[in-house]
Amino acid sequence: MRRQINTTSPFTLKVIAAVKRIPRGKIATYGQIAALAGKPHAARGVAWILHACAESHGLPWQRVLNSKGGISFPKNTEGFREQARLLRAEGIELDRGLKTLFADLAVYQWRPAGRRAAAAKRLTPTIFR
DNA sequence: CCTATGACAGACA
DNA sequence: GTGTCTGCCATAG
Repeated sequence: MRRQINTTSPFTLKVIAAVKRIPRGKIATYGQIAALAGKPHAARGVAWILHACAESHGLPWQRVLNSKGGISFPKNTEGFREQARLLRAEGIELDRGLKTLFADLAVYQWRPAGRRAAAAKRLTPTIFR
């Protein structure tokens, strides 16, 4: 049973908007989305929002990976398989790691341009590796 | 108000 | 490289 949340809070709306902007074939990290939403340290909040709102809002949730470019679902779960399938369908190559599958951030990470993104970069210089 | 939890991130040993 | 600890934010009870 998927928990529901109030999707009207400003942070939630910004997260949803940021995730929607990730282009097909590109990926972002939780920290990156949090920074673009104005809260550089809210990665856990981003994960929570995706968990609750991905389907109901038609978000490209599969394009959000952890800081190492890895799939954050535990292996052998339905979510894990689905995410890997969706990413590969967009042409993203996944490398097998010990615990999960990884996409190469240097190749696939979404690097948004513009003032908003630049501000986010200043807040968290580490969002791009 | 408090504690617990989560598809996290960063720092450090 | 791995394992552990701490900080972060939103939500549930």
